[in-house]
Amino acid sequence: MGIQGLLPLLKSIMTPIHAKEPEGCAVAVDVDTYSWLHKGALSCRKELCNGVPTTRHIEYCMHRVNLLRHYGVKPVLVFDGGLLPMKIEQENKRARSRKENLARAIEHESNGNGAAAYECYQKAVDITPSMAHELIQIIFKMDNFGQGVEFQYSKLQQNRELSFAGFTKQMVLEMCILSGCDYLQSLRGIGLKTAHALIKKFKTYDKEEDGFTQEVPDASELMEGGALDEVGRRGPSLLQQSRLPIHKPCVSFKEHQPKSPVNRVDEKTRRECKKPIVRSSYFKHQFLNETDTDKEKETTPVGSDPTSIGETVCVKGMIIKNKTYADDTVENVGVNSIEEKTRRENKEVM
DNA sequence: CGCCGGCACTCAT
DNA sequence: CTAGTGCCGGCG
Repeated sequence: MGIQGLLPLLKSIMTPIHAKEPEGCAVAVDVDTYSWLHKGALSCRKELCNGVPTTRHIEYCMHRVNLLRHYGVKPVLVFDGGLLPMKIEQENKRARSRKENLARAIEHESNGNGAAAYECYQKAVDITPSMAHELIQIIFKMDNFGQGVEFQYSKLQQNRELSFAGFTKQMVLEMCILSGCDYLQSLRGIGLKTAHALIKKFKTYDKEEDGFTQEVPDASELMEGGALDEVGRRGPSLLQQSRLPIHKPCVSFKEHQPKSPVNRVDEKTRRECKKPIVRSSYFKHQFLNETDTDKEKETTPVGSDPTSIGETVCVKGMIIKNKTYADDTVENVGVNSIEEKTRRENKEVM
Protein backbone atom coordinates (compact mmCIF):
# COMPACT_ATOMS: atom_id res chain seq x y z
CA MET A 1 0.00 0.00 0.00
CA GLY A 2 1.04 3.16 -0.83
CA ILE A 3 -0.10 6.57 -0.36
CA GLN A 4 -2.83 7.15 -2.76
CA GLY A 5 -2.19 9.93 -5.16
CA LEU A 6 1.41 10.40 -4.15
CA LEU A 7 3.01 9.19 -7.32
CA PRO A 8 1.23 11.54 -9.64
CA LEU A 9 2.33 14.38 -7.45
CA LEU A 10 5.94 13.38 -7.76
CA LYS A 11 5.79 12.80 -11.44
CA SER A 12 8.10 15.61 -12.33
CA ILE A 13 10.99 14.02 -10.55
CA MET A 14 10.39 10.49 -11.58
CA THR A 15 12.66 9.48 -14.36
CA PRO A 16 12.67 6.45 -16.57
CA ILE A 17 15.50 4.16 -15.94
CA HIS A 18 16.60 0.80 -17.13
CA ALA A 19 18.16 -1.86 -15.05
CA LYS A 20 21.25 -1.71 -17.12
CA GLU A 21 21.68 1.96 -16.72
CA PRO A 22 23.26 2.45 -13.50
CA GLU A 23 26.56 3.18 -14.65
CA GLY A 24 28.30 2.19 -11.97
CA CYS A 25 27.09 1.80 -8.74
CA ALA A 26 25.93 -0.96 -6.73
CA VAL A 27 22.39 -1.34 -7.05
CA ALA A 28 19.74 -2.55 -4.85
CA VAL A 29 16.15 -2.56 -5.60
CA ASP A 30 13.35 -3.15 -3.27
CA VAL A 31 10.46 -4.90 -4.66
CA ASP A 32 7.14 -5.65 -3.23
CA THR A 33 7.25 -9.35 -3.64
CA TYR A 34 3.66 -10.00 -2.86
CA SER A 35 2.71 -7.77 -5.66
CA TRP A 36 4.82 -9.83 -8.00
CA LEU A 37 3.40 -13.03 -6.71
CA HIS A 38 -0.07 -11.74 -7.28
CA LYS A 39 0.67 -10.87 -10.83
CA GLY A 40 2.39 -14.11 -11.43
CA ALA A 41 -0.53 -15.94 -9.90
CA LEU A 42 -2.79 -14.63 -12.61
CA SER A 43 -1.32 -17.08 -14.99
CA CYS A 44 -2.03 -20.09 -12.85
CA ARG A 45 -4.91 -19.04 -10.66
CA LYS A 46 -6.95 -22.10 -11.25
CA GLU A 47 -4.16 -24.42 -10.37
CA LEU A 48 -3.38 -22.49 -7.24
CA CYS A 49 -6.95 -22.47 -6.10
CA ASN A 50 -7.37 -26.15 -6.62
CA GLY A 51 -4.15 -27.20 -5.14
CA VAL A 52 -2.72 -28.35 -8.40
CA PRO A 53 1.03 -28.08 -8.31
CA THR A 54 2.37 -25.25 -10.34
CA THR A 55 5.34 -22.96 -10.25
CA ARG A 56 4.34 -20.45 -12.85
CA HIS A 57 3.95 -17.68 -10.34
CA ILE A 58 7.28 -18.49 -8.82
CA GLU A 59 8.86 -18.53 -12.22
CA TYR A 60 7.37 -15.19 -12.99
CA CYS A 61 9.07 -13.70 -9.98
CA MET A 62 12.31 -15.44 -10.64
CA HIS A 63 12.23 -14.21 -14.13
CA ARG A 64 12.17 -10.71 -12.83
CA VAL A 65 14.79 -11.36 -10.27
CA ASN A 66 17.06 -12.83 -12.83
CA LEU A 67 16.46 -10.01 -15.15
CA LEU A 68 17.66 -7.59 -12.57
CA ARG A 69 20.56 -9.73 -11.69
CA HIS A 70 21.45 -9.94 -15.27
CA TYR A 71 22.03 -6.26 -15.21
CA GLY A 72 23.88 -6.29 -12.02
CA VAL A 73 21.08 -5.07 -9.91
CA LYS A 74 20.48 -6.58 -6.58
CA PRO A 75 16.84 -6.95 -5.93
CA VAL A 76 15.84 -6.94 -2.38
CA LEU A 77 12.60 -8.78 -2.15
CA VAL A 78 10.46 -7.66 0.63
CA PHE A 79 7.76 -9.95 1.79
CA ASP A 80 5.40 -7.84 3.56
CA GLY A 81 2.50 -9.23 5.28
CA GLY A 82 3.14 -10.14 8.80
CA LEU A 83 0.22 -10.46 11.01
CA LEU A 84 -0.79 -7.27 12.44
CA PRO A 85 -3.59 -7.07 14.90
CA MET A 86 -5.15 -4.22 13.13
CA LYS A 87 -5.04 -6.09 9.93
CA ILE A 88 -6.65 -9.19 11.19
CA GLU A 89 -10.11 -8.11 10.51
CA GLN A 90 -9.16 -7.17 7.02
CA GLU A 91 -7.46 -10.46 6.57
CA ASN A 92 -10.46 -12.33 7.76
CA LYS A 93 -12.62 -10.56 5.30
CA ARG A 94 -10.27 -11.39 2.53
CA ALA A 95 -10.12 -14.99 3.55
CA ARG A 96 -13.87 -15.13 3.53
CA SER A 97 -13.99 -13.46 0.17
CA ARG A 98 -11.53 -15.92 -1.27
CA LYS A 99 -13.54 -18.80 0.02
CA GLU A 100 -16.71 -17.46 -1.48
CA ASN A 101 -15.07 -16.86 -4.78
CA LEU A 102 -13.63 -20.31 -4.86
CA ALA A 103 -17.05 -21.80 -4.26
CA ARG A 104 -18.43 -19.58 -6.95
CA ALA A 105 -15.70 -20.60 -9.34
CA ILE A 106 -16.41 -24.26 -8.79
CA GLU A 107 -20.05 -23.72 -9.33
CA HIS A 108 -19.54 -21.83 -12.54
CA GLU A 109 -17.31 -24.54 -13.71
CA SER A 110 -19.83 -27.24 -13.05
CA ASN A 111 -22.30 -25.20 -14.99
CA GLY A 112 -20.01 -25.07 -17.90
CA ASN A 113 -19.21 -21.44 -17.49
CA GLY A 114 -15.48 -21.48 -17.73
CA ALA A 115 -15.01 -17.79 -18.22
CA ALA A 116 -16.93 -16.83 -15.12
CA ALA A 117 -15.13 -19.50 -13.17
CA TYR A 118 -11.83 -18.10 -14.26
CA GLU A 119 -12.74 -14.68 -12.97
CA CYS A 120 -13.69 -16.08 -9.64
CA TYR A 121 -10.54 -18.08 -9.42
CA GLN A 122 -8.59 -14.93 -9.71
CA LYS A 123 -10.34 -13.56 -6.70
CA ALA A 124 -9.84 -16.72 -4.79
CA VAL A 125 -6.12 -16.89 -5.10
CA ASP A 126 -4.37 -16.65 -1.83
CA ILE A 127 -0.77 -15.72 -1.82
CA THR A 128 0.66 -17.56 1.09
CA PRO A 129 3.90 -17.38 2.92
CA SER A 130 4.70 -20.78 1.60
CA MET A 131 4.72 -19.38 -1.88
CA ALA A 132 7.20 -16.86 -0.75
CA HIS A 133 9.12 -19.75 0.54
CA GLU A 134 8.99 -21.49 -2.74
CA LEU A 135 10.24 -18.48 -4.46
CA ILE A 136 13.17 -18.63 -2.33
CA GLN A 137 14.07 -22.07 -3.35
CA ILE A 138 15.15 -21.48 -6.57
CA ILE A 139 14.93 -21.72 -9.69
CA PHE A 140 16.56 -19.80 -12.22
CA LYS A 141 15.92 -18.01 -15.32
CA MET A 142 16.81 -15.08 -17.23
CA ASP A 143 15.48 -12.33 -19.21
CA ASN A 144 14.86 -9.06 -20.59
CA PHE A 145 13.19 -5.93 -20.09
CA GLY A 146 13.97 -3.92 -17.16
CA GLN A 147 12.38 -0.66 -17.52
CA GLY A 148 11.50 1.15 -14.38
CA VAL A 149 11.27 4.49 -12.78
CA GLU A 150 13.85 6.10 -10.64
CA PHE A 151 13.11 8.20 -7.70
CA GLN A 152 15.75 10.07 -5.80
CA TYR A 153 14.91 11.64 -2.58
CA SER A 154 17.44 14.29 -3.34
CA LYS A 155 15.30 15.49 -6.16
CA LEU A 156 12.37 16.11 -3.97
CA GLN A 157 13.12 19.79 -3.78
CA GLN A 158 12.80 19.99 -7.53
CA ASN A 159 9.38 18.50 -7.60
CA ARG A 160 7.01 20.62 -9.59
CA GLU A 161 3.61 19.34 -8.74
CA LEU A 162 4.02 20.01 -5.10
CA SER A 163 6.68 22.08 -3.42
CA PHE A 164 8.67 20.42 -0.74
CA ALA A 165 10.76 23.41 0.05
CA GLY A 166 11.60 23.39 3.68
CA PHE A 167 10.31 19.91 4.12
CA THR A 168 12.26 17.47 6.18
CA LYS A 169 11.91 13.76 5.77
CA GLN A 170 9.88 13.71 8.88
CA MET A 171 7.52 16.22 7.40
CA VAL A 172 7.15 14.23 4.26
CA LEU A 173 6.40 11.22 6.31
CA GLU A 174 3.84 12.98 8.39
CA MET A 175 2.25 14.38 5.30
CA CYS A 176 1.80 10.89 3.94
CA ILE A 177 0.39 9.64 7.15
CA LEU A 178 -2.02 12.47 7.39
CA SER A 179 -3.32 11.84 3.98
CA GLY A 180 -4.34 8.41 5.01
CA CYS A 181 -2.93 4.98 4.85
CA ASP A 182 -4.15 1.49 4.51
CA TYR A 183 -5.79 -0.41 7.16
CA LEU A 184 -6.37 2.73 8.97
CA GLN A 185 -9.25 4.90 8.76
CA SER A 186 -8.39 8.03 6.95
CA LEU A 187 -9.11 11.45 8.17
CA ARG A 188 -12.17 12.65 6.50
CA GLY A 189 -11.51 15.16 3.81
CA ILE A 190 -7.78 15.08 4.14
CA GLY A 191 -5.97 14.08 1.03
CA LEU A 192 -2.43 14.63 -0.02
CA LYS A 193 -2.89 18.22 -1.02
CA THR A 194 -4.50 19.15 2.21
CA ALA A 195 -2.00 17.18 4.24
CA HIS A 196 0.81 18.89 2.38
CA ALA A 197 -0.61 22.29 3.14
CA LEU A 198 -1.08 21.45 6.77
CA ILE A 199 2.40 20.14 7.25
CA LYS A 200 3.81 23.06 5.42
CA LYS A 201 2.06 25.38 7.73
CA PHE A 202 2.50 23.63 11.03
CA LYS A 203 5.63 21.66 10.34
CA THR A 204 4.39 18.78 12.30
CA TYR A 205 1.59 16.61 12.99
CA ASP A 206 1.18 17.60 16.55
CA LYS A 207 0.45 21.18 15.78
CA GLU A 208 -1.98 19.97 13.55
CA GLU A 209 -3.56 18.49 16.18
CA ASP A 210 -4.33 21.85 17.33
CA GLY A 211 -6.24 22.50 14.32
CA PHE A 212 -7.91 19.32 14.06
CA THR A 213 -8.18 18.18 17.42
CA GLN A 214 -10.66 15.63 16.90
CA GLU A 215 -9.26 14.19 13.91
CA VAL A 216 -5.87 13.86 15.07
CA PRO A 217 -6.59 11.44 17.67
CA ASP A 218 -7.83 9.12 15.16
CA ALA A 219 -4.79 9.38 13.28
CA SER A 220 -2.70 8.54 16.11
CA GLU A 221 -4.57 5.56 16.75
CA LEU A 222 -4.09 4.54 13.36
CA MET A 223 -0.58 4.84 13.42
CA GLU A 224 -0.16 2.93 16.37
CA GLY A 225 -1.77 0.27 14.75
CA GLY A 226 1.05 0.10 13.20
CA ALA A 227 1.49 0.76 10.35
CA LEU A 228 3.74 2.86 9.11
CA ASP A 229 6.91 2.68 8.08
CA GLU A 230 9.49 4.49 6.85
CA VAL A 231 9.74 6.61 4.29
CA GLY A 232 13.14 6.69 3.93
CA ARG A 233 14.19 6.85 0.74
CA ARG A 234 17.19 5.97 -0.31
CA GLY A 235 19.21 7.95 -2.28
CA PRO A 236 21.86 6.50 -4.03
CA SER A 237 23.99 6.70 -1.22
CA LEU A 238 21.74 4.93 0.88
CA LEU A 239 21.48 2.21 -1.33
CA GLN A 240 24.92 1.63 -1.33
CA GLN A 241 24.97 1.53 2.13
CA SER A 242 23.06 -1.19 2.51
CA ARG A 243 23.83 -3.46 0.51
CA LEU A 244 24.58 -6.32 1.64
CA PRO A 245 27.70 -7.71 1.51
CA ILE A 246 27.39 -10.50 -0.26
CA HIS A 247 26.99 -13.24 1.74
CA LYS A 248 25.92 -11.71 4.70
CA PRO A 249 22.64 -11.71 5.55
CA CYS A 250 21.00 -8.88 4.72
CA VAL A 251 19.52 -6.63 6.65
CA SER A 252 16.19 -6.32 6.78
CA PHE A 253 14.88 -3.26 6.25
CA LYS A 254 11.95 -3.27 7.69
CA GLU A 255 12.28 -3.91 10.99
CA HIS A 256 9.72 -2.96 12.81
CA GLN A 257 9.53 -0.33 15.01
CA PRO A 258 10.05 -0.87 18.39
CA LYS A 259 7.37 -1.63 20.15
CA SER A 260 5.07 0.79 20.20
CA PRO A 261 1.93 0.28 21.46
CA VAL A 262 0.55 -2.72 22.47
CA ASN A 263 0.01 -4.11 19.24
CA ARG A 264 3.34 -4.66 18.34
CA VAL A 265 4.11 -6.52 21.20
CA ASP A 266 1.84 -9.20 20.73
CA GLU A 267 1.99 -9.27 17.32
CA LYS A 268 3.48 -11.89 16.00
CA THR A 269 4.15 -9.97 13.41
CA ARG A 270 6.33 -11.61 11.73
CA ARG A 271 6.44 -10.45 8.65
CA GLU A 272 8.55 -11.85 6.63
CA CYS A 273 10.73 -9.86 4.84
CA LYS A 274 13.02 -11.43 2.88
CA LYS A 275 15.22 -10.22 0.64
CA PRO A 276 16.83 -12.26 -1.63
CA ILE A 277 19.39 -10.58 -2.93
CA VAL A 278 21.03 -11.19 -5.67
CA ARG A 279 24.32 -10.62 -5.76
CA SER A 280 25.48 -11.09 -8.88
CA SER A 281 28.78 -10.87 -9.56
CA TYR A 282 28.26 -7.97 -11.22
CA PHE A 283 26.53 -5.47 -9.67
CA LYS A 284 28.33 -2.69 -9.29
CA HIS A 285 27.15 0.43 -9.46
CA GLN A 286 24.71 2.65 -8.26
CA PHE A 287 21.55 1.92 -7.28
CA LEU A 288 18.64 2.50 -8.90
CA ASN A 289 15.46 1.92 -7.96
CA GLU A 290 13.55 0.16 -10.15
CA THR A 291 10.32 0.86 -10.85
CA ASP A 292 8.62 2.60 -8.53
CA THR A 293 10.50 1.12 -6.02
CA ASP A 294 11.23 4.12 -4.32
CA LYS A 295 7.94 5.31 -4.45
CA GLU A 296 6.76 2.28 -3.13
CA LYS A 297 8.93 2.70 -0.42
CA GLU A 298 7.65 5.84 0.45
CA THR A 299 4.40 4.66 0.20
CA THR A 300 5.01 1.61 1.69
CA PRO A 301 5.97 3.06 4.69
CA VAL A 302 2.77 3.65 5.72
CA GLY A 303 0.98 0.76 5.02
CA SER A 304 2.88 -2.13 5.16
CA ASP A 305 5.91 -2.46 6.78
CA PRO A 306 5.22 -1.32 9.96
CA THR A 307 5.20 -4.39 11.36
CA SER A 308 7.58 -5.94 9.84
CA ILE A 309 9.94 -7.76 11.32
CA GLY A 310 12.21 -8.87 9.42
CA GLU A 311 13.10 -11.98 8.38
CA THR A 312 15.81 -11.64 6.25
CA VAL A 313 16.94 -13.58 3.67
CA CYS A 314 19.89 -13.45 1.86
CA VAL A 315 21.11 -15.08 -0.69
CA LYS A 316 23.93 -16.47 -2.00
CA GLY A 317 22.99 -17.64 -5.01
CA MET A 318 19.85 -17.07 -3.93
CA ILE A 319 18.45 -17.40 -0.78
CA ILE A 320 18.16 -18.16 2.60
CA LYS A 321 15.96 -16.94 4.97
CA ASN A 322 16.28 -16.23 8.40
CA LYS A 323 14.22 -14.42 10.52
CA THR A 324 15.37 -11.98 12.74
CA TYR A 325 13.66 -9.87 14.97
CA ALA A 326 13.57 -6.42 14.43
CA ASP A 327 15.66 -5.09 17.04
CA ASP A 328 18.44 -7.16 16.22
CA THR A 329 18.15 -6.64 12.76
CA VAL A 330 18.26 -3.17 12.89
CA GLU A 331 21.13 -2.92 14.94
CA ASN A 332 22.96 -5.47 13.25
CA VAL A 333 22.98 -3.88 10.20
CA GLY A 334 23.85 -0.53 9.81
CA VAL A 335 22.25 -0.38 6.72
CA ASN A 336 19.12 0.92 7.32
CA SER A 337 20.08 3.63 9.32
CA ILE A 338 18.06 5.93 7.55
CA GLU A 339 15.18 3.86 7.40
CA GLU A 340 15.43 3.13 10.93
CA LYS A 341 15.47 6.60 11.84
CA THR A 342 12.44 7.10 9.98
CA ARG A 343 10.78 4.38 11.63
CA ARG A 344 11.67 5.58 14.89
CA GLU A 345 10.38 8.80 13.95
CA ASN A 346 7.29 7.18 12.98
CA LYS A 347 6.87 5.80 16.26
CA GLU A 348 7.35 9.01 17.74
CA VAL A 349 4.77 10.28 15.61
CA MET A 350 2.50 7.76 16.71
C1' DC B 1 -12.45 25.17 -9.78
C1' DG B 2 -9.65 22.35 -6.54
C1' DC B 3 -9.67 18.43 -3.85
C1' DC B 4 -11.37 14.17 -2.12
C1' DG B 5 -13.00 9.56 -2.44
C1' DG B 6 -15.22 5.73 -4.73
C1' DC B 7 -15.31 2.68 -8.72
C1' DA B 8 -13.59 0.20 -12.68
C1' DC B 9 -9.83 -1.55 -14.99
C1' DT B 10 -5.19 -3.56 -15.53
C1' DC B 11 -2.11 -7.16 -14.40
C1' DA B 12 -0.37 -12.56 -17.06
C1' DT B 13 -1.14 -16.18 -20.50
C1' DC C 1 -8.21 -8.06 -4.11
C1' DT C 2 -1.81 -5.98 -4.61
C1' DA C 3 -0.87 -1.29 -6.33
C1' DG C 4 -1.53 2.00 -9.61
C1' DT C 5 -4.16 4.84 -12.82
C1' DG C 6 -8.03 7.17 -14.76
C1' DC C 7 -12.73 8.75 -14.51
C1' DC C 8 -16.64 10.65 -12.32
C1' DG C 9 -19.51 12.67 -8.80
C1' DG C 10 -19.83 15.36 -4.64
C1' DC C 11 -18.48 19.06 -1.83
C1' DG C 12 -16.68 23.51 -0.25
